[in-house]
Amino acid sequence: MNNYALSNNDSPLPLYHRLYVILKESILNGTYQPGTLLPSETELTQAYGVSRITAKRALNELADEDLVERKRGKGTFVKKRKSTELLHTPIQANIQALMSNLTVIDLETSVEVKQFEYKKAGLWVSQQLQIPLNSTIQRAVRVRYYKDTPFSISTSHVLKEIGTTYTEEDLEKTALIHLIQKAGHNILHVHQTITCTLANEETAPLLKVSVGSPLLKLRRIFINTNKKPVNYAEMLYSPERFEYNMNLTLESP
Amino acid sequence: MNNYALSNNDSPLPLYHRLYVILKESILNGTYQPGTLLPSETELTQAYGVSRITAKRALNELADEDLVERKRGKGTFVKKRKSTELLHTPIQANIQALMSNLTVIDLETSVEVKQFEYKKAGLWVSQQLQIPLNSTIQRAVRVRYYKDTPFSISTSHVLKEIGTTYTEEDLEKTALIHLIQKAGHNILHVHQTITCTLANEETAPLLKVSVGSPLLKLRRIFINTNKKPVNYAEMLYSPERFEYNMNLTLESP
DNA sequence: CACTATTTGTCCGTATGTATG
DNA sequence: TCATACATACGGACAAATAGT
Repeated sequence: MNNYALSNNDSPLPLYHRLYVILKESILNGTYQPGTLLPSETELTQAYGVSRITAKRALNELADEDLVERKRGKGTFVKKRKSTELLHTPIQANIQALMSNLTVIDLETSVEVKQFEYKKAGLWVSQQLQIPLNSTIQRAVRVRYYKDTPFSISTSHVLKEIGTTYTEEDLEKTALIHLIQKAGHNILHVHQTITCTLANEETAPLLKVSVGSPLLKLRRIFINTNKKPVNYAEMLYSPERFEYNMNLTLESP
Repeated sequence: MNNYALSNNDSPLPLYHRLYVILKESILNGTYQPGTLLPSETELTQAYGVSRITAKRALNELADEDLVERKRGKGTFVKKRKSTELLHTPIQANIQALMSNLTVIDLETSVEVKQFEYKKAGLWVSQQLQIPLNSTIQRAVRVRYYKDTPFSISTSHVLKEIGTTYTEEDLEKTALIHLIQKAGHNILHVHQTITCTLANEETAPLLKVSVGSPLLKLRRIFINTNKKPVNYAEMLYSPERFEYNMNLTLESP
C-alpha cells in the first residue's frame, strides 16, 4: 500500500491529520465504496508505518465528519452519502500565492489608470459587495503593461470610504490590495471565479487584440476580517500572455 | 493589529506556523518593505496574543528561509530579494477538492465516449507526458452531459500500459482517475493550467454552441507517486455552464 | 456451549513537540 | 533559561463486541 505520502517528515501538519486526508480522499474518489469496509486500525498501522493510536485518530476524525461508521468487533464502514452537496467543495488554497502574484505584477509591470470615478453601484456590483442598490462606490479601470505590451484590464469596485483614502496616482504606483490594507482593512478571504468571454469594441483595443478574441476573465471578491466584501474586481487577460497555473497536491503546503 | 486569524483554534496547523504564514504574506505583499524593521518579538506577542517563544519561532522560520535577517539587540529586518523567481509561486491547493469534483461529475452526469484509440504521441503530448516522441499512448475523447445538455469535452492521453487495463465501456461508467488508481498508480500531484480558446468546427457541435464562442480550457497533468506523468488531459467548457471557483484564505484548511 | 480470531474501545507509560508564563 | 501544561505519537496491555469454528 502507499505509504509514500507520510514519509515526508518536515510537514507542520500532524501525522493523524495527513492520514485522515489520504483516507478521506480515497473515500471521495471511490477507492473505498460506500458500504464497504475500510482497512482496520492494525492494517493501517502496517500499511502506513504509524502507531495504532494515530490510525485510530484518523479514523475517528472521519467518523466525526459522518463519512464512516465505526463498529466494535466489525470494523469501519464507509457511509452512504445522502446529498451530494457535501462534495461540491470548491478548491481551497492559500491566499499567499495570490498575494505574491499581485506583488510581482506590481513590481514588473507598469499601470495606466484609464478611469477613476465615483458612481452609484448597479444591481450586480451591489450584490457582489453586499451593499444597497445605488450606494456610491469607487470604480477604477486600469491597464497593465509588461514591456509595453498590454497584459490585463482590471476593473475594480471599492467601497467609497476606502476609495477616498487614496488617489488616482497612488493606484498607478501601488497594488490595490496594499492600498486597502493601508486603509485599515485586512483581507482574510478572497473568493475567485475563473471564466472567459470575448473581446468587444471597448476591451479589444486596450489589450491590442482583435474583437472576438477569447479572453480569460477573473472575478475576485476581497473579504476583510469583519467578513464584509470591500472590493469586487474583474480582470481580463489575453490567453497568449497569461495562463492560470495551479499545483494540486495530497498535502497542503 | 489583526489577531483574528489566530483566534481560530481548531486548525491542525501549529500556532507558530500560522503566524509565520501571516508574516511571510505581509512581507511578500509589501506591507513590510525590504530593509525595514519587522515588529519585535514582544510586539508580536501583544499584537497576536501569543507567547514570546511562539513569535520567536515564527521569526526564526522566516530567517531560515532567508526572508529576514535577525540581529541581536537591533531587531528583525526584511531582506532585499535578489530574484523575483521566488515570488512566482503558483497557487498551491489540496488535491481533495479536485478529486471530489471529479467524483461528483461522475455521479451526476452521463458520459459519451466519442473516440478511443491508440496512437503515437505527437510533440506536445510527448513533452507533457515526458515520454519519447512517437511512443504509443491511448487517446480518448469524452463528452459529458448534465441533464441532456453537453457540459464538457475532455481529451485524455494516457500511457499505453495504463490504458490497456480498462475498456471503452469502463470509461463511460467510471472516472478516469479511478481507473488509473485501479491500475496501481496513485496520484500525488496534479498540475493544472486554466486558459481559454474559441469553439471551432469540431468542438462547437459537440458542446452545442456556435463556432467562435469562448470556451474555458483546462489542461491537467496527473503525476504519480514515482513523479512520472501518467495522464495529460484537456477539458473544454462553455462559460455559461461551468465557472471555476476557488476560495483563497490566509490558512490552508 | 466454549474457544478463537478479529476489531474497536480504553487505559498506561514514555518521549517529543508545542505553547504559555 | 526554566517550569509547567497540553497535544502528538509510540508501544504495549486489557476489555468488550462480533463472528466463525
